[in-house]
Amino acid sequence: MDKRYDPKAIEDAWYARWMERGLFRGDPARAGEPYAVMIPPPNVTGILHMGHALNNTFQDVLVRWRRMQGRNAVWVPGTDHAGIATQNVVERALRKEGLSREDLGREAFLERVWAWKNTHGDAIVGQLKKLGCSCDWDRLRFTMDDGLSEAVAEVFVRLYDKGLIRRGQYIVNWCPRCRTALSDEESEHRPERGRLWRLRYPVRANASADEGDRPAYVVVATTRPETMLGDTAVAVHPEDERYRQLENATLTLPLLGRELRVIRDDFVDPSFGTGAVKVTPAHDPNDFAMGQRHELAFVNVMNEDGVMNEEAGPYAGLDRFACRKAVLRDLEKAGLLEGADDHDHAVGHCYRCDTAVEPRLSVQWFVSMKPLAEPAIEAVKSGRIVFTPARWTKVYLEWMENIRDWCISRQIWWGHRIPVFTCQACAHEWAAKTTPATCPKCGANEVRQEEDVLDTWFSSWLWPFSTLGWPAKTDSLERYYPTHDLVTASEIIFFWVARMIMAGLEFQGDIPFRNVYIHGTVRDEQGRKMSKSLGNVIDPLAIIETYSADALRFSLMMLAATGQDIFLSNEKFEIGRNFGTKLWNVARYISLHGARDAAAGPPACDFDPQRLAPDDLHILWKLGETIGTCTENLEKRRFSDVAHSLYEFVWGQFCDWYIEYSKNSLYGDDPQRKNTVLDILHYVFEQALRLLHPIMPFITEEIWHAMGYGNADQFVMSAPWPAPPDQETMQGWGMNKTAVEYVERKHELMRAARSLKADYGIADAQEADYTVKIENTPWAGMLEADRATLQTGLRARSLSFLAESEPDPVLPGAVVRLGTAYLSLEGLIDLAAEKKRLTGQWEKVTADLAKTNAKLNNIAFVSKAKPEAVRRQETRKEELVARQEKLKTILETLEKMG
RNA sequence: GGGCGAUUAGCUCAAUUGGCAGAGCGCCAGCUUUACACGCUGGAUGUUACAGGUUCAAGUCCUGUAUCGCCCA
Repeated sequence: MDKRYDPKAIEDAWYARWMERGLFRGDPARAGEPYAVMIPPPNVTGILHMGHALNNTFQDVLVRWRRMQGRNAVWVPGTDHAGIATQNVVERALRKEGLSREDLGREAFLERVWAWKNTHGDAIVGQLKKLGCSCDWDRLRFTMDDGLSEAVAEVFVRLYDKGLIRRGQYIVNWCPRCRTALSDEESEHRPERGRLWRLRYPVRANASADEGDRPAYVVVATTRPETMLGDTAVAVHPEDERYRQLENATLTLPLLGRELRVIRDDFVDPSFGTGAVKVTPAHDPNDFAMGQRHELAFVNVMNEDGVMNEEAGPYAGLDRFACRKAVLRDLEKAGLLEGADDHDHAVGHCYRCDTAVEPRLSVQWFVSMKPLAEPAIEAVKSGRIVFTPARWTKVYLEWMENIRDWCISRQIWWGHRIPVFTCQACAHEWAAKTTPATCPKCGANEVRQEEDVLDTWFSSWLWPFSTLGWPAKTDSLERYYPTHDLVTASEIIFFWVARMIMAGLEFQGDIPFRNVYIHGTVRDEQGRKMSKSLGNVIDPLAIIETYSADALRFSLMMLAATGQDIFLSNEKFEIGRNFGTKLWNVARYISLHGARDAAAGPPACDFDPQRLAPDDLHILWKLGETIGTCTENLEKRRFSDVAHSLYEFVWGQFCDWYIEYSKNSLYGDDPQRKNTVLDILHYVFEQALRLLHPIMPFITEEIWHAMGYGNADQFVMSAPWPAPPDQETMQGWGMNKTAVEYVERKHELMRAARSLKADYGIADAQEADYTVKIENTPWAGMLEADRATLQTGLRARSLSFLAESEPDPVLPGAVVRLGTAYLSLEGLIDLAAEKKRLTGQWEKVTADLAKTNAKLNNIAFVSKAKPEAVRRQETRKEELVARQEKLKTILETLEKMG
């Protein structure tokens, strides 16, 4: 093996081999309990960012793990057509040529978009491969491909025929830049520093009575003064006495002179502002509702591009923000602007282009969501679908229980055109999956299709079954639906997760997935979201280039505490890189001492109990524990715990202790011992590689082959997921808790002895003489038997054991459970310093003992605490007493010395 | 305005059922040790945001306060 690990040389090669062997393929005909994951389809315009890297690493870990468990696993990949975003990209390119989409016309424009999609579109697919994603690429789907388009049409027609889709005039979120309606979810609210202007609306002279009491004007407050041009009323609360005298009065709309009614409506909050509000039914959702209740006129003053129209009178042709300035200026001139206050308020922004959304009256298509929501609520409440972390359940239910109709029409060209047709002859309207030549009612051949297209999410919500061939009843659909895990970020619970659940239940008659894992957002070191405009993005491909895909994946898994946002910097990826290097060097060390023949198959675990030393048993025990916790934590989706326990096992146990321990045998001259240790090294390491494979697929595959754990036709990727050793196997090894516990205590002794060395300023590499006083316990014999490895591990020139007495002359000592380790420093010992050091320890022990005693003497504790907790305190007390006694002995000896 | 989350070592975060507060990075000291300096050995670092409460026992449960973040209106 090369001295240095070069990921670039091997990652692409292994990926190609896995592909070549069809290892990612999900075959419905194959045996095994199915396991299916659907990728959250990235935008076809997208390039891989750190959020994708995180999201897809989770999925790949799950899929690879389940595949190793023998499940019939499939991970279906694909992209979505991202209507507005993609259209924007192509329009921007056109603009550089001085063209608009209207110049090209619908058909030619769509050709351009497809051409763009085919050349640049699937960049992200190649990037997912770089990351190591084991998707079944034969199943790659696109929301605009034929099959998925058919599913969209089928669903639309079904909902239309059921009466759940309707067209209507409503206030929608309008993006004046994209010139389309947006759903509520696509309008992102953000607090903005604004002004609340107070406008004076003059009261009209009127023939009726009480004119003398009437004020000259009513003051209304607004954050969007330009909308006053569309006002058709002023509203006050029905019980607001301040405005009693305005009964039957009318007002004059400043600047335009329109006559305004004064209406009384519960909606008005009398405590806000002056208690009187202007009503603009065509430009505000609440005003729209009032407009309907009071039969007001709906005056739309704005064009679709945010420029004022002829209804705005003299302001026609001005952009909405220029109009705002002009209106304020003119009101001021007329003495009708009373004042303004600073006012923070939430403003909707287009989630695609960030333009401030304009609430605007227009005709759109809507889906009635309430009937769809009911079974979807039930599916989560009953626990058939489980959210992890659980708190998202509440967020989901909250939204579902207050669900509003979904605006699905978009005034763009790139997308699924709404399959609704109108007969020009008889005005019959119907929905159909394919374009009809004639009207089914009157037979006329003048049929016109709707111009608008559907919201992209109207195709994504079908993803879990449309990708499997729905509406056809395919084998894949039969086998893999419902799928198992959906992995996504919280941002799209409403957009996507909730809607998929509704669609799955409505159209496929079953939930789309069983578990929803919601992970956090990737942020920079300061906790800011990564964005191009902030310039704080970390490009996963650059990280792969510098550190390797495995390093990227492992680091992300280490850092990704369940559901928490993760804070990244370039340096964080050193965790994974360093760990990869460590693995590589372990492999080199082991293979240096004994390469394996791939023909022999993976290392077996049929060890001869006669030949196993406590350290062998200890590492086997730790391996079993690690297998158990990894499996359990994968089941609980505690990814960072999986990574942490593997890191701790490989580095903290295997490398720091067992490898070090093995050197004595491997460099020694007992061939039998050498073989046993090699067998253990290979067995444990091979198992560890399997456990690591889902997180670090490339390096594990490379090492697995380099070590000779399999031939060219075998892969760690396809190796069975390890199971903790069963009772029988453990008995076969002669596994016993005494040996395991002994090794733990031996490590404690070694650490204390080394620490002693450091305390006395002796370099670790410098050899020293040790004396160990062993307590007369079952461990004593084991320790004697371990003399050689202990001596190596401590870099001891000599090591002597004492049973009864303390060493003479007095030496610096360290007290541990196995006994006391003494560093032989004749003549060099500083009595005063040593006395002080040990007295400090004695005081600490005495204080701890006092605390423990206090607990045990507390009747309430002994009677009420769990017996287990009491027993733990008793054990602790015994240990503390023993330690205290040992310290006392040394201190007494020191005392005698001087 | 309503809801959710966070607040633990210098930084980023763990701590499962309430039972001795841990890891990585950084820091300090030492080390060309026969796999690895992307390493090894040792070390220092805590009023668990604050104020109460429940409990034999609270980082963990309850109430309130403060600060930050997110979602919804």
